[in-house]
Amino acid sequence: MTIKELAKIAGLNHSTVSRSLNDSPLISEETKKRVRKLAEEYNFEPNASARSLITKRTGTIGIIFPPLTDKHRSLQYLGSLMTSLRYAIEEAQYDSIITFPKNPKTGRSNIRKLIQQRKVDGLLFVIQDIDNDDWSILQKSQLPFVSLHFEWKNNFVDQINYVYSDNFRGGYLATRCLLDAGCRDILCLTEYGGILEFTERLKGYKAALTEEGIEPDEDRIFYGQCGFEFGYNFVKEHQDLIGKIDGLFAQADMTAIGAIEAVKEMGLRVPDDIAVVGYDDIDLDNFFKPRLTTIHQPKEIHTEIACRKLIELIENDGKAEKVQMVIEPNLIVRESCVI
Amino acid sequence: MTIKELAKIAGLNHSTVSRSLNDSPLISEETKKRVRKLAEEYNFEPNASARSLITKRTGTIGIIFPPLTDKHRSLQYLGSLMTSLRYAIEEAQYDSIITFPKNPKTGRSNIRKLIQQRKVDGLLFVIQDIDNDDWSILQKSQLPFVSLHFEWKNNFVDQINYVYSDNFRGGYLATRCLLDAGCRDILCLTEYGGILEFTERLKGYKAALTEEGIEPDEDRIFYGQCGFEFGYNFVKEHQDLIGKIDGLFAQADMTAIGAIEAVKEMGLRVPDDIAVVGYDDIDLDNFFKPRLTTIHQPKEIHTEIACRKLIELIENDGKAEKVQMVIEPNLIVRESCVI
DNA sequence: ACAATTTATGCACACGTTTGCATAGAGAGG
DNA sequence: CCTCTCTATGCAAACGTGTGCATAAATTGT
Repeated sequence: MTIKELAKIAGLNHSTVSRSLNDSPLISEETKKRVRKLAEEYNFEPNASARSLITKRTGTIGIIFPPLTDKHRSLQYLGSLMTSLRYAIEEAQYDSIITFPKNPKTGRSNIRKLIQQRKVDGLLFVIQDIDNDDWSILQKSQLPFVSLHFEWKNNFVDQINYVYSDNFRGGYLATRCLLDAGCRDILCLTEYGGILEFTERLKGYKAALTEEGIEPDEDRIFYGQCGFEFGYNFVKEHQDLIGKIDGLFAQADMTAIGAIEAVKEMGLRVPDDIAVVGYDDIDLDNFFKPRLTTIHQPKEIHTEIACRKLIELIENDGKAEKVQMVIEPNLIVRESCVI
Repeated sequence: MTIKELAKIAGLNHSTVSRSLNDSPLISEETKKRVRKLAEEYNFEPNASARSLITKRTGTIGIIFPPLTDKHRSLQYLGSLMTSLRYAIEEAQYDSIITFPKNPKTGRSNIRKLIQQRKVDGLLFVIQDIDNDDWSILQKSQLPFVSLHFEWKNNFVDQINYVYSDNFRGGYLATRCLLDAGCRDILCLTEYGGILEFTERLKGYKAALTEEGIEPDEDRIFYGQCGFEFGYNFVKEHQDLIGKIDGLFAQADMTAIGAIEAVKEMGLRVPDDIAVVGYDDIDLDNFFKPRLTTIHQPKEIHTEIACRKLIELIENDGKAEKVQMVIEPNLIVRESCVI
């Protein structure tokens, strides 16, 4: 069913039908009502391709989202982030086209396709960073976009819209909590790969120690892939070390939980022998014993702000105040580290 | 940059350029090469809307996917299912448009919009079931679609394509394992709401008991929301009962892990005092102590088959043999229940 | 050298919308 | 009664592709 067919049924020109359905003030209320009724009756819906060809709007938003795997530390966090993202976009009556940063077949960046072929109205990035090629495509396209969750460090970062949480502050708060609980020898489990998210937390960790007059010690920092496995195996393989320290900052809750599990198996007590603080505030923290003290990032707020801004940009032809927001995370004190 | 502009630069008619880029045999290799080079140089990419208007293909696949929340038992499972789904679709050079079953704003079904407005080439359902309205839309549209993961029970189920795993069999295998380990009084923790996925597992549980000559007892079946919390709290609140039984079948790994945690706190041993079997085979099973015996559903195979079939249907105009596959899950024996 | 065939390109229309402009009809003011 | 304004509708072009058909150019066969 096309608009022309519907027009024939209504005995009207298709342009009149088009205007009626788009509630143009040019059309009399009477015919509008009649047309709407017929459209309903015949189940007419306008073809999005044809419409976007002329309006220059597709009503779609491209989301660049990394693969989520069970092994990775961030499944819980990123999974619910994706859900709230989709919610916010559907709420605003847009459709989401989701792609990986790179096409698994061609290995090439997907954003060029999204912009030039699909003509998405805007982009939401939930990735570590983008390279210069992608940046130049973005810039040429003049398309509105927002980077969500990850902090980018490149030479154009001051020109873009972003919302992420303050990982330095989070690392600081976590370590501060351990210090306040009386710990003096604090281990840090972090992720390798130079990911800004983690290196910032590490800086916060060091800053808190320095503030307390404790010299940060590289031998107290360990790198791995931040899942349960890393925390568990690490403790198992470093039992001597674990016996000596009194605090542990794991930069992901699953790592913290893995570590605690192994510590318990060693016969040590948490938090009495070793206090532990994690990062992410996943649901499991509330139930796993001892309940995990952690850093909470208000992700619903992140996505809410990012989506609102993106849609404002889209609907004002790119004219809107920039959003460059670094959101303060907060410490949630439970049982694994009590001040 | 449009194809006409590129044609002007090349000194050719736009139709020649179009054919060149689509590798038509009508065009000489020489001009093809020249056109491709220019397209590369000027960064030309064809407008998907315009193309689909004429070809009747949008190159998009609609995915109907439920919200994922941290609280829900299926985050681990469905999160990685979504990832492998996206992989398979991008591999086949399609784009994914992902929506919830119902629009959170309008409350109306999204599939009509996907079909009639977006003109997706096919649909992938990862939802419990669809209602009659949606079914009638689907049927009228003649659009190819596959239902993945969830078993549907409605009066048209024999006409559709589906791939899901045999939950009856999984429930049977899990219970069989407990029986073989010597258990005689086996508790079952399942999900409320009449979700087929769980009721089938429950049937399998009962069938295994009956086979062994044990009368299934409704007082041994408990309903809740299958996350860590349910398992943990259940055990805490039913300590007398837990003292009496010798086996536990939790229909989700997180529930099993929660239950084990509480059982350990009671001072009982797993599997010596109570053997436990879960469902899903999430990564954590390998590390949480005791390592969890569980049921594995080969989800990569599910998605692979479903996507392949959908794309075959799309590319053969709906003409392809139906796929109606119920995949056998398998038991993975670890430490929490040993035969 | 000429007709027949093959090869390569151009022309024009189609897809289903939206929208600027023209126009017919109704009503108002003189 | 005539002109002017206003309202409601129709007409036609446009968006950027793909494709059937016509045709010009090149090649082949005699």
